[in-house]
Amino acid sequence: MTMKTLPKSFYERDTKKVAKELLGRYLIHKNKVGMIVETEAYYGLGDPASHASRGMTPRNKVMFGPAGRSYVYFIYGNYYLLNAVTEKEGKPGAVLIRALEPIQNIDAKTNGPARLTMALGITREHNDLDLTKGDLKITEGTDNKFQIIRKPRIGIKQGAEELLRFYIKNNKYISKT
DNA sequence: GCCTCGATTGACT
DNA sequence: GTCAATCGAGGCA
Repeated sequence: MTMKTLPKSFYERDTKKVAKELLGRYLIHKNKVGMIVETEAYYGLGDPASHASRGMTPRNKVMFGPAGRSYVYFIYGNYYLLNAVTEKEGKPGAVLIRALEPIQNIDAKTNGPARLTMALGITREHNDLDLTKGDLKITEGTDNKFQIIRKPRIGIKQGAEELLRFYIKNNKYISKT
């Protein structure tokens, strides 16, 4: 599938705006393609739910780096979650990809942040990669005519009051709550 | 160095 | 509805 990737400048903006505008885009890993239908925004200081809320650590340092790269981390002893790094270098931010609608070569379920990484074969080896080119990338989508719903983020204990979760209304692949 | 608990999922009452 | 699995990051209770 030949489609233009989103440039670094797309990601180098406010995290919430990037999260919203990633909806409808295509996430591509090698020959597998899925449309992003659900995202969440994570900031740094001032966002208690973010890994970066207490400053830089070996794990979260990619969130402080340049925009447009991948942030993949291991959680609950079982799962990998995929984020796209946002904001200018030095300022932490990332968008968690929570659900995909399968487009090409995807068999497994993609209606959850850990399910989609399993379906696409994403692991810790895919941390800190350039999403504007290479095997793992995000491209412009095709459909812009959908309604976006804003809700509180899922699965966190602090910082759950802000509406930082975004998804495409009526899409069948939204994660279960 | 130790120990708690997580940006989840799937199995079970 | 409730809860165990499973392991590594990171805070230090």
